[in-house]
Amino acid sequence: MSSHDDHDAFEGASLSARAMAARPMPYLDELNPAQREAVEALDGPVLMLAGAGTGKTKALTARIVHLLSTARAAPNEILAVTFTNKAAKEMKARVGRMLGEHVEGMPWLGTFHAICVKLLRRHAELVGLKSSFTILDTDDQIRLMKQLIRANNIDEKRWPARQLAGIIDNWKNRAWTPQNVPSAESAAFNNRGTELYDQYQRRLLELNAVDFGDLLLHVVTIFQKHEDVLAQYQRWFRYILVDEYQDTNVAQYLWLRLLAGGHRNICCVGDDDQSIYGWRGAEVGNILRFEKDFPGAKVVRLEQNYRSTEHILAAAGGVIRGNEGRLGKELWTEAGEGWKVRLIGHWDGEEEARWIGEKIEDHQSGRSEEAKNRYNPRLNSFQQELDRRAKSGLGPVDEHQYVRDAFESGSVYSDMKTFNLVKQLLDRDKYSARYGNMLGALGDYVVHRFSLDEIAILVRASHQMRAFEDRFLTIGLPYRVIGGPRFYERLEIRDAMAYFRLVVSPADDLAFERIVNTPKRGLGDKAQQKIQVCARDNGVPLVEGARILLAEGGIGGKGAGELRALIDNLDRWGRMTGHADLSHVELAEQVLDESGYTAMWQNDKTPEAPGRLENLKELVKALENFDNLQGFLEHVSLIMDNASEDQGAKVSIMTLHAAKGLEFPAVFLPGWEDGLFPSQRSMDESGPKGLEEERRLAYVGITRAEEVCTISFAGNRRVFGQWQSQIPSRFIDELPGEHVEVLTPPGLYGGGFGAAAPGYDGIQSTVDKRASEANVYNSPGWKRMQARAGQRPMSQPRETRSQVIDLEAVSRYTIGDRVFHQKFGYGAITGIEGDKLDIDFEKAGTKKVVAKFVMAGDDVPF
DNA sequence: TACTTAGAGATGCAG
DNA sequence: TCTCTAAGTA
Repeated sequence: MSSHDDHDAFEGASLSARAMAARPMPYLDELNPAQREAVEALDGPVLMLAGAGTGKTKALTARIVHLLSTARAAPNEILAVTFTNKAAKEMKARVGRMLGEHVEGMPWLGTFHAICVKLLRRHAELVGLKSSFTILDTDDQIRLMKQLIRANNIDEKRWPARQLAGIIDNWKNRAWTPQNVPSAESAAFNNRGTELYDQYQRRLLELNAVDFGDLLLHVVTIFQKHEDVLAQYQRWFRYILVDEYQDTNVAQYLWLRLLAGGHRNICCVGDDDQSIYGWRGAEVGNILRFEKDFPGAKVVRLEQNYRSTEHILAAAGGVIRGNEGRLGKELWTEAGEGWKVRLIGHWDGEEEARWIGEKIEDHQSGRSEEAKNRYNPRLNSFQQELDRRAKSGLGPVDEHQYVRDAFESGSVYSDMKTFNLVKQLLDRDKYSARYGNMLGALGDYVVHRFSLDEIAILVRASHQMRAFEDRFLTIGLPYRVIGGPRFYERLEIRDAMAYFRLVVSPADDLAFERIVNTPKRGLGDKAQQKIQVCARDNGVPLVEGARILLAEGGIGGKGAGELRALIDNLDRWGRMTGHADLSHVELAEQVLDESGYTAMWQNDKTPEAPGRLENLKELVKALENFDNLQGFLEHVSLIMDNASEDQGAKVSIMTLHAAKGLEFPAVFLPGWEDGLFPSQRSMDESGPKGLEEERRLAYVGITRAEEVCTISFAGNRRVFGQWQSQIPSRFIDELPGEHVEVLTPPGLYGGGFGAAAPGYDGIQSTVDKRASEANVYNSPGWKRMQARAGQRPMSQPRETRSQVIDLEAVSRYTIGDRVFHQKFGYGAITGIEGDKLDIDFEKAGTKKVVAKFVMAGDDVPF
C-alpha cells in the first residue's frame, strides 16, 4: 500500500489549519509563566521538567492546541506519545475541551505501542510479517517459550520459561535483535539465551505474530534499514511530543531520535525524580542526557505545585534530596503550610491496618474518637469553668457561649475555622496557659472530613493489600483495589478471545492449543500431542492437522466425537462471519454458547464463576463498539480498558506504581520498613541504583497527597507466612524533622517508639519536642529504639467498633442459613453478634463478616 | 483422562 | 500464606 496516500486521507486532515489560525488563544492566559514558556517554544528541542503536580498535562495539551492554533501543524502532523492508554485518552479529551469542539483528527496521539502497531501494519512486509499479524500477550509468549525450552531438552525446572521471557523482554527493551545481543550476555539462560531468542523470533514469524516488545523493535529496525521510510515519517510528523520521558527505554529512545532526526521539533516532558520503571527497562539516563542528545535544547522547569501543601512538599523534597545526579527542581506552592506529614509505628501489619481503618472512619465523621476520649475530662472541667464565669458575670458571655457550643456540637473537632477561633478566644483569656496548650494538642487531632473517594492507601507491594482488605471487610468499609489483573488478562476473557481468534483465523495455533480441551473434551496430553505431530508432518496448522488425524482415524473414543464437533463448529462459525443477518455480537454469543464455554462456567460452583460469567457478558458488550470481530481483536490487546468502574464512594488501595499521576486529599503510606520499602530485591538486584529508584518511589508516594499524608511502619510483619521483625525504613530517617509529626500508636502505654510518657500534656510536648528539637527520630538511636520497640510486649490491640450497626441486614439471617460472600464464597452461619455474622465458609474456613456483605444463598445468580 | 495432592516459589506492571 | 505446577492415583 502506498503510505503517502494514507497520509493524505487521514481522518481529521479536513480540520484546516487556516481555520484554526483565526482562533483566539485563551488557553495561554491560564498558564503560569513557566508553563507558558514551555508552550510557546514550539520549534527545536524542548525539555519540560515538570515536577509532581505542576500542571504537566495542562501544559502539554496547551502546546498541542497552540501548534494547531498557530497553524504550525495540522492535527495529523503531530505525533504525541504517552505510556498508558489512560494518559492518551485524557490528553485527547483535554485537547478536545480546549478547542471547544470535537476534534476528529490527532490520529497520532497514542501510546508508543498503539502507534507502533499502526506503523507496523503499514510496513509489516519489511520485517517479514503480514500486515494481519497477531499481537501475543505475556501468556502466549510464555507458552511459546515453554515449547522451545522443551524442544531444546532444557530442564524446565532449573530454567523456567518465565525467566527466559524476562531476559528476552529486557533485550528487546534495549533494542537488541538476536543478531546484536552483545557477547557479554552470552551466559544468559545457561549459555543458550541468544540461541533461544533467535528461535523464538523465528517461531513468531512463522506464526505471523509479534509480542509487545517487537512492536517497537520491528519499527526501529524498519527505520534503521529503510531510510526512505524513515524520511517519509520525519517529514510527516512535524512536531513530536513525549509524555513521561523519564520512563522511556532504549528502544523507545531510539525510535524517538530517529523520528526527530530531521527537524528536531521534539518536546519531551518528564520528571527525573519520578522515574520508577527501571526494572522494566526505563532509562533515567535518557532524560538526564537530553541536552547532550539535542544540543541547544531549551529546558523549562515547572516548579509551582498546585497539589500539595508546604509540609508535604518539603517532606518529599527532603527524601528525594538523598539521590545523586538529579537535574534538580525545587517545588513550591501557594497552598500554605498545611498539616505536617504524620508518622506512626505499629506493633504489626494487622494493627497498622486496624489503625488506618480507624483513621479513615475519623475522616468520615470529621473528628477523632481517640482525641475526644483523651480530652473529654479536661474539656468538662473547662466547661465547668466557663459556666462559673458566666454565672458570676465575668467576661464576654457570648464568646464563651460560642466556645461552649463549639465543643458541644463537636465542630471544634471537625472544623478548622471554628477551632482557630476558639483558640483565639482562649488565648486572649487568662486560661490560655492552662487550656490553650491542651487545645494545641487537640488541634493535631482535628480531622478533616474526606469522602472515601478522597482517601488512598498506597503500598509498595501488592501482598500488603490483603491486610487492608481483610480489615475493611470486617468493619464494613467500602474499598476498591486499583490495578489488579487487567480485564483482558483474565482467564475467561483470554479463553473467549482464543475462540474468536480461531473463528477469524483458523490457522491461529496458539489459540487452538488454548481451547481444544477447554471446556473438557476428553482431549488430554496424548491426543494433543498426536495433533501436533500430525500437523507438523503435514506442514499445516493445528486445525488442519486435527482434521487429517480424524480422517485417518488416528484418534478414538470420546475425544474423537468432541474434536469433530469442535472443528465442524469452527468451520461453521467461520462461514458465518460477515453474514448480513447475523451481527458479530450475536455470533460471539453463539460461539461461546455452542462451544460449551458458557455452560462450563455455569456448571462451575466455585465462588469466582458468577464473576467470570459477568466478565464474559461485558466482553460481548464491548464488541458492540467495533464493526466486526476482526477489528475488535486487533485492538483489544492494546486498548481494552479495565472492567467498568463501580460507583459509590470507596477508599482506593493500590501500589505506589499504580498511583503515579494520581492525587488524593488524604494518603496513607503503610509499610515503610527496610526490606519491604525500600524493597530488598530492588536493592539486591540493582544496588545503589535500585535504592535510588525506591527513593523516587517514596517521593512519588508522598507527592500524591494534597492535604494529609500519613506514613506508617510495623515492628513485625508476616512474610510468606513467617513472622519477621522489621526495622523502620531508612527513608523515615530522611524525612526532615520539622515537617513531620510523630504520633503515638494506640494501645501503647508506657510509651513506645521513643515517645515520652503519654498523657494530657504529653502529646503536645512530645510532638513539639520531636518536631523542633534536634532530630530525635533521625538518629541511629531512634532507629534502634524502633527495632527494640518492636519486640517489647505491648498491650493487646483493642477491638474497634464497626462503623454502623446495620440491624436490618442482620435480621434477615438465622443460624444455619446458607449464604454467599463475594470473596469467601459459600458458607453457613454459625453465630450472630451485633451486625456481624460468624460464617463457616466451605472454602475459606470460619470468618466473622459484616452482614451487609453477604447475600442469602438462594439469591445467588446461578 | 481427570482429579488429587505434594512441593516449590513468591516485586513492581503498561503495552 | 497462597498459588501454580507436576507427579501420582482412580
